[in-house]
Amino acid sequence: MPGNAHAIDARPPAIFLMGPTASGKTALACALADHFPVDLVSVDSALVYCGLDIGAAKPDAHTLRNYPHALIDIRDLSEPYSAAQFRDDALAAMQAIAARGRVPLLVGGTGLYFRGLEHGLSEMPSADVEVRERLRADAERDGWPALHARLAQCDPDAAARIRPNDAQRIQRALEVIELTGDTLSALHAGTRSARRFPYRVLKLALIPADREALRARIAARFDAMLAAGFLEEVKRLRARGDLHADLPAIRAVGYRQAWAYLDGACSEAEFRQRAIDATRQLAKRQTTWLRSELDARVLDPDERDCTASAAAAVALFLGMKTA
RNA sequence: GGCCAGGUAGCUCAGUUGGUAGAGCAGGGGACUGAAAAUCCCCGUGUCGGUGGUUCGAUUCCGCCCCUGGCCA
Repeated sequence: MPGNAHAIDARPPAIFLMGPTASGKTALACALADHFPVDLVSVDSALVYCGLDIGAAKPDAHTLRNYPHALIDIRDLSEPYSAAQFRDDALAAMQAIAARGRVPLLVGGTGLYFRGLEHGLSEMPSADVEVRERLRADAERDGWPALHARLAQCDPDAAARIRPNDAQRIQRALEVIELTGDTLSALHAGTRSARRFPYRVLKLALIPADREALRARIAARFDAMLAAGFLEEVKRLRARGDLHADLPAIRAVGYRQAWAYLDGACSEAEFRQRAIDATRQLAKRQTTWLRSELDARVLDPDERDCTASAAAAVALFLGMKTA
């Protein structure tokens, strides 16, 4: 190795604690907060919504009081949020934390948010309700494969990457062309917003080795949510009158299934099973993101010394004695 | 006890006019740039209930047995 491999990295430290749902992220984050000068930032596309509580496994009020998390309850359910918005918010929160001499600890399970934060996002327009509505109407008439064919005309590279049935991405690619006159591929090829992430990062990935145990935990946790009044929570949201099943917030795991059940789409037993299945599938997709984080320190939450290992890694990273 | 309907993939079922079988769901793997807890892609060997018989060949036809529903006693 050349000598400069050991050049000092002057960037301030930050910690990423990533893991699938029900892997024990919150408990570990709080345990670390007890021993290190860290302040928490949530990295979770559902916890940003004020009103998604029980079903989203949001830390309870008592926990949030003792361990404040930035970026929880910052949006109304009717307002869409986005990865780009998250990036701006997270960078601001991290800067505020660093400014008071503390270390940001980002904890959550939203893979795209972590990646967008660290590696940046290309310069692109945000969502446009009118354009999306028009594209959706076209698709209803002609089918998404027809729009995919249209995309192939203007942006062959994007069309090659995106499947003919991937409505969401086809819509986005066509939207970008309409709004900018430029293709998604061209914009992606341009500079990402972050040339270099302004923090040196310790990544901790909580990955349960025993999938069965995680699956059991998810089922037990869902039953606990039901006992804690999850359905009443959803009924209150429905009573607002301005929310509907297509909103990003209402599509969240558990809420989507509860909404359908309260619409009379299935029995309560089916609702329970579908919600649990959807949560397990979410955990699987979250784990897929983590496996590609090759520079992460992998921890198994079911191992006895998990918390101690995490603490040791953090102590080393921060140049402190183990607490 | 009698009659009827079923027993096929973890679950619900389809199918083979006799040439050892396939969907949905579940499950596994993957992708992922302003909806991401979203959206999408790939992956199907299982004594076709058991046992005899007919047949070159039975999961498929026939007999008996076992099991599960339903009806009648």
